[in-house]
Amino acid sequence: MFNDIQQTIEDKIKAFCAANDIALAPLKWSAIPFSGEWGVSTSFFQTAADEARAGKSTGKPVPQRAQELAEQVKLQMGSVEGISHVEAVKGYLNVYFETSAYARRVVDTVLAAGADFGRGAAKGERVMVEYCQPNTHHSFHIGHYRTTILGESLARLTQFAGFETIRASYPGDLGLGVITVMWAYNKFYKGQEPAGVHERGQWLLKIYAEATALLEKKDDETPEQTAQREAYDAERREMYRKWDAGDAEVRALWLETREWSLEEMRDILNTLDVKMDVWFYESEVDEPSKGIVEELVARGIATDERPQGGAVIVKIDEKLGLAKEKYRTAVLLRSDGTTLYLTKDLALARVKFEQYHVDRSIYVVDFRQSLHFQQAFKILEMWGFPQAAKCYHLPYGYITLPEGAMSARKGRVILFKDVADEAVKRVLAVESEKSGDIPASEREAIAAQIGLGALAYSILSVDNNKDIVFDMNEALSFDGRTGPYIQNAHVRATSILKKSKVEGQMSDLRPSTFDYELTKHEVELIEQISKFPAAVEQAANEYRPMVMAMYAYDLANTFHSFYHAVPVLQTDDESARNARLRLVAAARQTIANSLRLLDIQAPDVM
RNA sequence: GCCCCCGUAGCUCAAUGGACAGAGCACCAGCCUUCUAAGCUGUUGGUUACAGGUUCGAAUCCUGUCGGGGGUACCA
Repeated sequence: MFNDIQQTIEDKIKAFCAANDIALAPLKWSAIPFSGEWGVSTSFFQTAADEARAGKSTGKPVPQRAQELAEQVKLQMGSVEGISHVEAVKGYLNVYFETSAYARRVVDTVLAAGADFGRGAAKGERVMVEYCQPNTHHSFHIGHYRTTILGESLARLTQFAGFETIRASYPGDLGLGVITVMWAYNKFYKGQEPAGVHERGQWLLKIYAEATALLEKKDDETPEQTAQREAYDAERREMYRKWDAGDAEVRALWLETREWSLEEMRDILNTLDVKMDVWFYESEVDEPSKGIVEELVARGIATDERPQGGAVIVKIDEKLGLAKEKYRTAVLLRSDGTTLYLTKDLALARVKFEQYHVDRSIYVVDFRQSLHFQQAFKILEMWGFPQAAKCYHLPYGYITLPEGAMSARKGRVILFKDVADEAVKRVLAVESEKSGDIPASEREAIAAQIGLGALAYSILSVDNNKDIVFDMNEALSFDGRTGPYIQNAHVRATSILKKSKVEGQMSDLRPSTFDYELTKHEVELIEQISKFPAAVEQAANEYRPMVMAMYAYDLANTFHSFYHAVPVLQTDDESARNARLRLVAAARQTIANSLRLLDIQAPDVM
């Protein structure tokens, strides 16, 4: 967005090299480190190395030749509009911008675009992001939260970067776990149900843990206990059979209890400001997936070994002629003819391709399922879907407890709701001591914005493939590199604007020329703001919300430093004061845009 | 056995072949009669697990070793 001057320089370098018979390697531009001034930099190492390799060496070492090239280019540069000076250092060409013109341009651009600042041009591609795949008949835990916040941030990024984006949720609403809860409910709790959406959701989890304990074989069982357990298990299996056969009563119970989970899920998604476009249910692709297996067998991709007592499989490595095991053998149908996770994912992929016409399909699923997706994508490719090449598994690590993995079966989980409630409680405690001027009616809402902001940032700011050992104090920290730190920058910017009486009517401020001597802090802030569009692009292209999380912190950090070092309202010079106010407004806008892409609210007070 | 991920400051993490490997936490020392101190400034902290290799240049790429985690035909 702000790189046209860079382009001009690049053209000049190319012209120079062409005229002097120098084979220029592709130029890579980056910021100038250690300067405190604003500009861009490129090096000539690659070009010098290419020369040496091509035998056109001048006999000089590569770094020396690179420096020589940089100096020659510098001499040929002449004066360029918007450039203050150019220098050749250690093989690099550093191009410094003429500050006031750039400052004005960046600030004007941000304020004109507002919430759209940084939005990419339409890419003409449709992306589906599938995330948030909790099992029903359980409660929503912190692990589910990780895929949700990761997926939502990614969806916001791809959408803002210019991809048409579809958000999809894929709850697991069938299987033995689901039946186990239904069995226990039916047997011990029928007709009961706690009041409250979350109480009811969590109650299902409790029932599940209880049922698992009853159905699990113990080492020191008496014969009576063994008989009891086996009887229970027989009842559960009978219920599964009935469900599978479409028994009306069991199906009705299933739908009713499923709805309890879904209600809780919808409430949480609402809290997180997540609006799903599509809901796929595992149960809905179960039956169609069987037809797919037949098709794959007919086309010679899958092998039906059921006549020999085996399963329906795809010998992927063998089909591909791979000597080493890589994709291995995938099972599509059990020997009893029932489907598996992979079977349903193939069916779902076809729906995504044929019904939703997606060009790219992103799966935000934990990394333990990497092989599953490698197999699925490879089978889709063998099946003839060109979109398979644009299927991408975005893996993420587990959130574990200090004592090990979470376990729904043991009831040892950290519920999202509990963490969210604790977050609000902690923020309220801090608020009462630090921010006395927030009206009582708004306290709770702002506390939620800050508490959830802290939680979201603690997840989004670590690389997705790392496991996170959950620590409440860390997840809800408000100091340092955290969500509230960034929100606080937004609050401070808002506060200045409020006191200046121009908030919300930035148009009243005439575009400033920034023709006074800018401080180092102002230059750095403007530079940081100007990097936002590139950060959006990178985060979206690489499917990495963390890139945006890093950017948002850097921007807030730069703003906080600016805030302390540079007076705004107290500036005597009218023109400089005006310019700084506009700069603060531009910073505020960019911080808000960054936070929005991370699914974090930007409060005006805290 | 084979495949995938990881190993960076005391701790949690960044750095996608480029200049001097950076943040936060913790520790220590300063800064609120002045735009919100959930903040700012400074100090301390490194043989990037180890050994080779490729390259003008490697935390980053390749090979091997060690260590951790995950997966590996009818769980998801």
